[in-house]
Amino acid sequence: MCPNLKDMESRYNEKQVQILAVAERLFAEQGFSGTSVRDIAGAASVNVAMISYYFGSKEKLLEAIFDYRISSTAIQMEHLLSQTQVDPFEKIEMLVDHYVDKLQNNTCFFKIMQSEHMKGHGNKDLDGIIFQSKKKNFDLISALIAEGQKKGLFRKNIDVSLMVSTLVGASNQIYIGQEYYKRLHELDDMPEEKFQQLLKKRMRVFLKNMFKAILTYEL
Amino acid sequence: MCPNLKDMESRYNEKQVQILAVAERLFAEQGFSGTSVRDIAGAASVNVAMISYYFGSKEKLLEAIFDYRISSTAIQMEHLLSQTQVDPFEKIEMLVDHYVDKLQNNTCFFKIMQSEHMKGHGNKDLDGIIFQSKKKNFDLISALIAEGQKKGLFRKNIDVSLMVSTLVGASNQIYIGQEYYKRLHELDDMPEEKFQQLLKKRMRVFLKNMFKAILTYEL
DNA sequence: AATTTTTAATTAAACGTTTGTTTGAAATTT
DNA sequence: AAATTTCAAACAAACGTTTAATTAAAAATT
Repeated sequence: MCPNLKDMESRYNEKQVQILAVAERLFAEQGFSGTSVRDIAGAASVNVAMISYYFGSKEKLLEAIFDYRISSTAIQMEHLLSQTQVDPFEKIEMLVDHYVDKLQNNTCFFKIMQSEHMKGHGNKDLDGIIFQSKKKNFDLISALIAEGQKKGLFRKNIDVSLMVSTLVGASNQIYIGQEYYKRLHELDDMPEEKFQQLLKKRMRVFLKNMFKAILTYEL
Repeated sequence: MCPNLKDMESRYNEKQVQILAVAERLFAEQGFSGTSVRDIAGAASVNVAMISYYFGSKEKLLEAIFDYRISSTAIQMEHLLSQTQVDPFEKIEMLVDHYVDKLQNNTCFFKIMQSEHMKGHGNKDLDGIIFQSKKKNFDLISALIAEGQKKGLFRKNIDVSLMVSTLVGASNQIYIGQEYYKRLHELDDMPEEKFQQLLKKRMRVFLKNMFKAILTYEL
């Protein structure tokens, strides 16, 4: 369901990709500590020793997942927001669409990211990678907000950190809790694909309206 | 830092409380699977066997934490929103204040809850407890929204699920990522207590404005 | 083109730790 | 005297990682 193998084929060979993809899914489902290297090896149909052989250790396997996933998204974001001809409101919409897409296509990785984020003071390398990623997003969105403010479209005194946390936190919470959404709205009978479309559409509308409201609402 | 022992003293004896409090902190910091019963026993200064003796198993220890924490918050929420003389806008503010307080005083438990929430299909008992809690909150807030709509204060077509997820997700994300907030805003030198006050205040203002905006903004 | 040499991939088995839990005796409280 | 609490020790199972032997692939030499 979760891992989009294609994205990983550039750097790693077939077996490595299989390991990475399976590990990503299992780490998301069971947590890092809750997943054994034998679980991964079994699900990926490779020998246990191959994980050490290819990635050095379980820890470094996690880092390999992070390393790739993060670097691939940073570029897209930058490209997205650097288009000077698009007006700030439209950029906000693009931002939301892009984030929701990413979330839907990389649910497993987002879960892992959230987990590692919560643990904190664990792997120092990962903390560095995550902070750097957050900083970049913060700077890009700060620039976008500033642009909107200069053009008199957005209100003053916007706390960008809180705004980004809201986008990330709200989206993740909705998406991670989609089973609850189903049950609360009695949508269990709906085909999975239809439901995904519905959820995505509603999330987009909701988040876009929310940000427009936050950015223009006067106290 | 995290566990407020007092709340637990009613049901459990001194040693049990110590175990529960320590376990809550360690589960939050390292995850459930990442924490061993020996870690807990060591940090709580009791023998390893005491955990099985008192709680049956590591799994049931987690359930004991959940069982208490959830039942204690549900009542407060109900009491908070049932006051009929308070107007809907004010109730939203009370809701936000209450949630931010809870989050600050029970950070560890919220982290654990988020972790277990993400894993999904794990412990069936826990899944049931969590869903029941979410359902209750959903119903209470739905009633509040309906009341505001009836009085013509809130706009129509509000997706309460998405709204609740936004409150929970955004708050958690901000609070869990407070170290990033510090670093991004260069507030590392500020005394911890001052920073906590600052963050809490900003969160409250931000969330209140956000919900007012969401609830009144017309497309 | 065939053969040898070198490198890489794969394996089952074993390594020493750590895991959650249980035991049965000793200490403490009731 | 009876019931509860505490403890060091032991349990098998699972953990991440390494080893040394074997197979497969690639490169080099004849």
